[in-house]
Amino acid sequence: MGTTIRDVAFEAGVSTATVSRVLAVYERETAERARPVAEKTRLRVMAAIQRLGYRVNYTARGLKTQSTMAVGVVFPELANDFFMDVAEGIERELDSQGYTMILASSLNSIEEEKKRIYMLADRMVDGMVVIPAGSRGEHLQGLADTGMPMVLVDRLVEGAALDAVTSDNEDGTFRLTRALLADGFRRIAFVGGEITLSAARERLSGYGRALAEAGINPDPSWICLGGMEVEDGYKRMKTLLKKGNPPEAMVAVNLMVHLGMERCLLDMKGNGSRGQESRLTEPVIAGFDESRYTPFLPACRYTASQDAVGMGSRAGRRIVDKIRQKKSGKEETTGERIIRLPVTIVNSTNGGKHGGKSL
Amino acid sequence: MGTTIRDVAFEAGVSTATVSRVLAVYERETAERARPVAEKTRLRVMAAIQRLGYRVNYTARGLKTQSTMAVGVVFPELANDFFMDVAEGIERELDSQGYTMILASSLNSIEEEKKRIYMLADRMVDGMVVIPAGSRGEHLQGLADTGMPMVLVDRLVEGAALDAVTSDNEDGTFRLTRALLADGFRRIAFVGGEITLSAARERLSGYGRALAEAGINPDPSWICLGGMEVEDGYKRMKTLLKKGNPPEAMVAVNLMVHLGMERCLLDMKGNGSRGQESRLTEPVIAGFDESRYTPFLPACRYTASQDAVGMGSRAGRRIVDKIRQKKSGKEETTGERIIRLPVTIVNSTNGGKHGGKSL
DNA sequence: CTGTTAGCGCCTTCAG
DNA sequence: CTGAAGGCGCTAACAG
Repeated sequence: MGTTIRDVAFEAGVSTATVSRVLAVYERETAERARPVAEKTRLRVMAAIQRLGYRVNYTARGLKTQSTMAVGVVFPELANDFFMDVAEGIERELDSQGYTMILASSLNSIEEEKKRIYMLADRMVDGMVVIPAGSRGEHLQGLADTGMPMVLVDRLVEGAALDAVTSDNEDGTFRLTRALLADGFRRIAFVGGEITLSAARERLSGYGRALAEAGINPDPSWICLGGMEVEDGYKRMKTLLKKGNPPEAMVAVNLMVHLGMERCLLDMKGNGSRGQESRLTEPVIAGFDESRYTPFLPACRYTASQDAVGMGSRAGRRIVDKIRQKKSGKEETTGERIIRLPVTIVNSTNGGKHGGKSL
Repeated sequence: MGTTIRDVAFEAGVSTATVSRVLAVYERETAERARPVAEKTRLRVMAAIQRLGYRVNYTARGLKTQSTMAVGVVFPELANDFFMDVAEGIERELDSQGYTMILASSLNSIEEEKKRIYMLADRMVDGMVVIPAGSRGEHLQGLADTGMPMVLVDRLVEGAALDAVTSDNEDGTFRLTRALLADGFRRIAFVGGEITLSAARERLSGYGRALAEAGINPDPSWICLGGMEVEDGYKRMKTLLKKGNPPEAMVAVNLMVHLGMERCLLDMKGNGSRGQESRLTEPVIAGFDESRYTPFLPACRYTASQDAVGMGSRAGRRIVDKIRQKKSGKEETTGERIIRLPVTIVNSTNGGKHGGKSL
């Protein structure tokens, strides 16, 4: 294969051990415990490395050091704006710390998720960041129990006490709903949400609290649970509009559901004539998640913007910390630690992160 | 660490070599050359593996076999619908073949791209799939020359003769423009496009050919090159609208630019009153790329839909083929092979892939 | 059919 | 400050 440390040693007229030491000086992680090397030999070795174009073999190093400087990241799906913003945040953070991200998708299946985390463990990743596919986390906890550093993002799970970074979901829908109330709406529905997912539950709860605070007792039919995808939003919206006295406003559990709802509205007012106003009273939507597309969603009035990239870098920093702690032998802090990042409510009539103003 | 092959060997009362052979039977890649093992011992070993919860260590195996069963994927950015659809396609294909995807972002920088491909090489990935960040590919070719299997996606580059899978870009804008012509538009602009990127060049070319066919000589100011991002579309559109006699229709080089253009239109007609028609003659847009958001873009009339997931799985299959060929010693076919997938023109007035009809 | 024996490329005591 | 030697976990001849 490529040139090895032996080639370099030969070229520089030293032993492989010396080359290894020279290398150690250049790694942030090992620089402190690096043994001294005479400046003269160091230079000689460096020159040889240059000349031969030597590059370390991480596989070999990993086998020896039991550390691959890679962290596994498992997300429910890739084609999702929110997840990918999180991924960007993670990758940048990891990269700046000398770690590599290995990204895998669990295809929204808890079974696949299990396979993926084990597969990553087989590849000896030093740690793992996961957005759980479901609500149960025994398999995650199980792997963590073997000593694998792990941090969750976005969703919390039952059956596991793991570190996590997520948003203040409850507060998000609380403020979203309150904004709608302030605008004079009274008949406000909540659409979408897999009630097994913690984030969805929290969002429903915030909605409920805002209504309670306003002394409004929501009609049970206003709460249209089920699903986190585009089709789910579409279906729920359709059902809502068929009602005799439909809600005037609604809170969407996430961007996908929100999209489906808007799609439904579009179809309702006769396809093709998108510019033309219909006779129907147009409901107003306040949705979780903000993206560059929200300014184009006609019914959208408010969005709760999560700092996805920020969540990612937070998670990245956290996992690297845990890995370092583990390496340095400290058995680390006690129990789980959950970081909740605040969300920003955006009046998207004026744009949003991509052009609007915050409240 | 975890249990090793030695533990299993001891537990089953056999040698490590035998365990290794039993393992080989279960890998698709090695099953054929796997040496026979007596059914009785095989069962005994399997039982031991179960009992101990043994899992192979890919790092160790990789060091020995010079193959990690991982392929590196380098994309210009992660938070991009088109790229992520491609990634999904790649991952599924790789996974079904027993390979793991390692995804990295080049942050739209050719320098970063270079770092990333070498870093992946250091990790001994068996092959690489990249969407180039720029127009030059010496560094890619350089790595390929060392024997690293490589396939490009979406964009071709100068300075390299590599396999690639891309779309029929020229045909896409050709048909897009022709559809606009058929609708009676004559003053048609082309917006966006980093002329250094092959895909952008090809798209411009298709536009030109359609106009030529119709005997139209485009005003030079209709061709607004520069940039592939949202802001670029915004700026170009603004400039266009300021002209005395602006075009009635435009072709957008990609979804990002398209978005920026729509954004600009939105801002033009006085913010806040999105439902209300303006006095201004509304231009019509035909854009490359289709997504679940295009139905919401008011000016969008046609889109050229690329089969992003399909491109991904094609690329995945291709890279696995190349890897296998390399492993089996065959020095492979001659020169570069470029696969061009057809695009579908969608009348997005009626929805698109996410609800519309193809032409 | 199975065991023994060498390493893959690197790091790391332990001597010098 | 540097070299020699052993081994991380696994596979692949080569014997038996």
